[in-house]
Amino acid sequence: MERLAPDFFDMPTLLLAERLLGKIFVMDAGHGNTPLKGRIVETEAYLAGEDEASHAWRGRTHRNRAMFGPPGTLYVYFSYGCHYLANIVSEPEGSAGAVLLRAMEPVEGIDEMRRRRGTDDLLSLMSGPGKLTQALGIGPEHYAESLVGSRCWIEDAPELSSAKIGTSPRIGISRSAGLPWRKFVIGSPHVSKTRTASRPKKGLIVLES
DNA sequence: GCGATGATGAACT
DNA sequence: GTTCATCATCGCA
Repeated sequence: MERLAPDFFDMPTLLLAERLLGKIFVMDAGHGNTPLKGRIVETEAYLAGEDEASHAWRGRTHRNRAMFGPPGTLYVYFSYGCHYLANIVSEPEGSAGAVLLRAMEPVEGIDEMRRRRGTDDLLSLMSGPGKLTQALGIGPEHYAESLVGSRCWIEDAPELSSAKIGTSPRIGISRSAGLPWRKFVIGSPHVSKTRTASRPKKGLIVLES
C-alpha cells in the first residue's frame, strides 16, 4: 500500500479521527531491522476551539507547540509520569486540532513489540495509548516529527464502511467529558478496554449535583 | 472477574 | 501544590 500523502491529514479533526481507522502506522526501526507496524483501531479527536479537554485549549505553550504545526505532525507528550502518548495534527494548520492514537492491532515486528512491552499477549501489546507508544518506541525524540518523513509514516488501507465505525465519549478526561469524539473499529479485540469509569479524587470528597 | 491504588514527571495555578 | 488524554499489580471473590 501507498504511504499517505501530506494532504491526507488536511481535513477536519473529527473526520480525520474516523478516516485514520484501519490505516497502518509504520515506525522505521533503522539498521535494516523489520519496521514496526500497527493497524489503527481506536482514536480520539481533540478539537480546536471549544474543547476544554484539549491541551491547546488555553492557547499555545511550550509543551503543546507541535499541535500548532502543519497537518500530519506528531504531537508526543509525557503523561502521568509513566507514558508517552501520540497525536496526529489535523487541519487547519495553526488551529491545533489533533487526533490521539488510542489503540492498534499489531501487524509486523511483533516479536520486537513483545520484547519492548514485556509481554507475549497479543491483545496487550497495543491496546491502549500508552501501550502502543511503548510497543512502537515513540518517545520525546519524535516530538513534532512529520508523518510524511522517513522515520515514521502511515500506509493507506481500504476505507472502512461506516457500519464498522463505533463512537463513544472519550476516555480518561474530566473536562468536556461526554462528547462523542472517540472512534473505534467495531468488533476489534485490540480496542482499549474501558476500565473503571472514574476514580474518586485522592483525599477529596467530591460533591456533585 | 472485579475495583482500588501507587508510580512518576512535567505543566500549570 | 494540584492536575492529569495511563498502566500494572494487588487483594478479594
